[in-house]
Amino acid sequence: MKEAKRYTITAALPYANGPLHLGHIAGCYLPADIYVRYLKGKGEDVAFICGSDEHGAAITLRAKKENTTPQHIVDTNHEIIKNAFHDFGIQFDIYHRTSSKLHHETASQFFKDLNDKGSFIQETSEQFYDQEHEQFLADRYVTGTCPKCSSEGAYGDQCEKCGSSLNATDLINPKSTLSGKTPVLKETSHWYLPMNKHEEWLKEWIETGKLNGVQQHDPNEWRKQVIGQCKSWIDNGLQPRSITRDLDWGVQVPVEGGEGKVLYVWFDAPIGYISATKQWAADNNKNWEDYWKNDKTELIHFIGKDNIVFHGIIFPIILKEQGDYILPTNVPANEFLNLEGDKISTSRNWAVWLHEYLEDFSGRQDELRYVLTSIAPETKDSEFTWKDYQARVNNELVAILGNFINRSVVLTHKYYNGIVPEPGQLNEVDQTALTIIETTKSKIDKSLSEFKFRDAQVQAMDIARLGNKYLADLEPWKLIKTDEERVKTIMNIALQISNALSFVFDPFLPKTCNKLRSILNNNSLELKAGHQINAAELLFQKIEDEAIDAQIEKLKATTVKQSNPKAKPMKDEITFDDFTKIDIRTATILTAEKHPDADKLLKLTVDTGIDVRTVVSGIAEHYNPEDIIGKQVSILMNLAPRKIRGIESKGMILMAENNEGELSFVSPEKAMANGGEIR
RNA sequence: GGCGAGGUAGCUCAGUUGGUUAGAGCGCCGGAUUCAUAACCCGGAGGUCAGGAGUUCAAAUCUCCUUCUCGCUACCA
Repeated sequence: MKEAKRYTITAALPYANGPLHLGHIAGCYLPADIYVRYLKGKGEDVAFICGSDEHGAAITLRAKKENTTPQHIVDTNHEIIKNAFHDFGIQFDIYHRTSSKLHHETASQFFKDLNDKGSFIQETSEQFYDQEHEQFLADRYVTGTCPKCSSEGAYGDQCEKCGSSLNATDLINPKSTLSGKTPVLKETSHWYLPMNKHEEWLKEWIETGKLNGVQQHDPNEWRKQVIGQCKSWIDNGLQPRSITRDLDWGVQVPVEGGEGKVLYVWFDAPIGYISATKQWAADNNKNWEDYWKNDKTELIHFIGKDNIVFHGIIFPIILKEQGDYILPTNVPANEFLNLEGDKISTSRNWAVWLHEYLEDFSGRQDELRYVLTSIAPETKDSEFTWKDYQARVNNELVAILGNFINRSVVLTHKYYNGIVPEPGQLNEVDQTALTIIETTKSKIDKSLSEFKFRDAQVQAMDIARLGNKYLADLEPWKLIKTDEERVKTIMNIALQISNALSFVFDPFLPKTCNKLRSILNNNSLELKAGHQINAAELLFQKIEDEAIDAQIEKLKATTVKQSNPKAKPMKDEITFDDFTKIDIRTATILTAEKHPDADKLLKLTVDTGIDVRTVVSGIAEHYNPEDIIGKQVSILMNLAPRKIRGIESKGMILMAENNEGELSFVSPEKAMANGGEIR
């Protein structure tokens, strides 16, 4: 392993299209911040890099909807996010943005360099094109019926209702969001990163940590899920991946034929780490290349699990292909944080937003930091509940840590007017306490270096537990009546423990530690006898039931009025005219068989009253073919025909779905003539 | 369907290369105490380590099967 001279620590660039929630913080930014504070506490040379990811079709689309400019959207969100980070105590060395001139220049040059080297391939494909607006439509600009969950209003890259990622050409009944018209397919040319060419070295690098035979990192230090997912991708064979898009908001493709095209997020966003580093270096009289091109530098990416492939495969390819850059020595990805028994969902507003927490619990950022670290999803998905938050704050921060500090400081004022007493001869108990502090400190150090933040924090709290036990065992408040000299030693040790706490908790609870150091009136690892400390002040306040109930209430407010809380929100209003375009009829299933090349599909022939046609339907997991022959169902007649796994399907059988994803036919309650309209 | 990660006490989670009686914190019950924010301290109850089979002197740990959760991926209503 290399000996690190400096560290480049990145945290995933938040998308400037909305605020941050607790899942983002627990999964990425908080562990990154703790790690950085830990390194800086050791005097290491660290660049902590983050910034807003401000490009992409979602932002232009939203700008259009809100009748404003993309720049305005990203300016607003950039400020909100940046401020929330700052208020929460996430201390980036720079929080940059990808809409900056420097980033555009950097990303552009990067692309040019790789293009000159022949690192890309160019391919022509068919994309949707809006004839009225005379432009290609990014995936995000096409909406239609989701082919997976059949909800309308799905975007060309993703359906927000069911969360599946899509290709625009998969959408049923696609519509341009610019003109509202049906787009046409037209040829366009794009640049691709041929990831397939990089399989060999990637595999070795992921599995052994070696690059060109040189050990770069120890794979045993990488989290299982990171290596697992990367290997899974590599073993399944990598495909060329498009790195440009037809769009006008982003970094222009800087080579011939690039007009009207921008770099896609895969390429654009991670280079944002580099351009941010450049800006930081310029502002601080540093050389940015030391942080990206020097093999004595450790590059570490903090991300959530949705970003693993991106940082474990795609970005390393780009970096290696460029030639001078180092590869990450670790990608400590976290799993997901659930909330009150359910997945966090922005569209359902099932989330605790950071900026709202900071308003509702003003001055209590360390309480949240502590709880989120306690339940950090380091090895598996974990869960945040408000009751648990309250319990951890009250039973651990208040009762163990805050209480120990308070009783030590109060006793010091009571017995010695706030002056640290001179210790006498230390006996075994005192020595043991001091020794345990030292060994615990090194354990914490080790855990942090291995990205085990939850573990490290527990050990830090153990020092406070030790302090409480030390006082309880030795009972200075009794001894003061019989052995004043001994009490001086005891109180000195108690204050030494307090002082140690102000340092071991620093990466986790920075604000509290500042307060503690100011109470102790000391900013040194050593706390000398004769030193005057300040008046006692409570480090934490209890969280009352009312505050917690209010949060739970707030969270559930959006769903409480619905008989089915999981039901999707109503779609946008349509006119009767819109409705009459849809032709739904009663039809009877004549034949049904399993689709030969698919698990979930049945191939049906149905009598629609006006014809007999083939329909492919994804119901194989819910109905046996032989059971549904003769069944009367509802069919969407005038849906554009589409080949589904090799068989042309004309129309769509309508199904009702429950929360568990079970499907049921929508059938007339008594036999009706085939071809009868449903309206 | 393929692949990956998981399933350990009521809750949140640890369990190194298989090795005595499976751990911690919180919660619960009991005790002790009063310097301290009814806090702290001590003790106790509570687990068929998802289920089954196998390898072994020995399995939470290794192998296989089943099952459930999450993610990626693939044909999808």
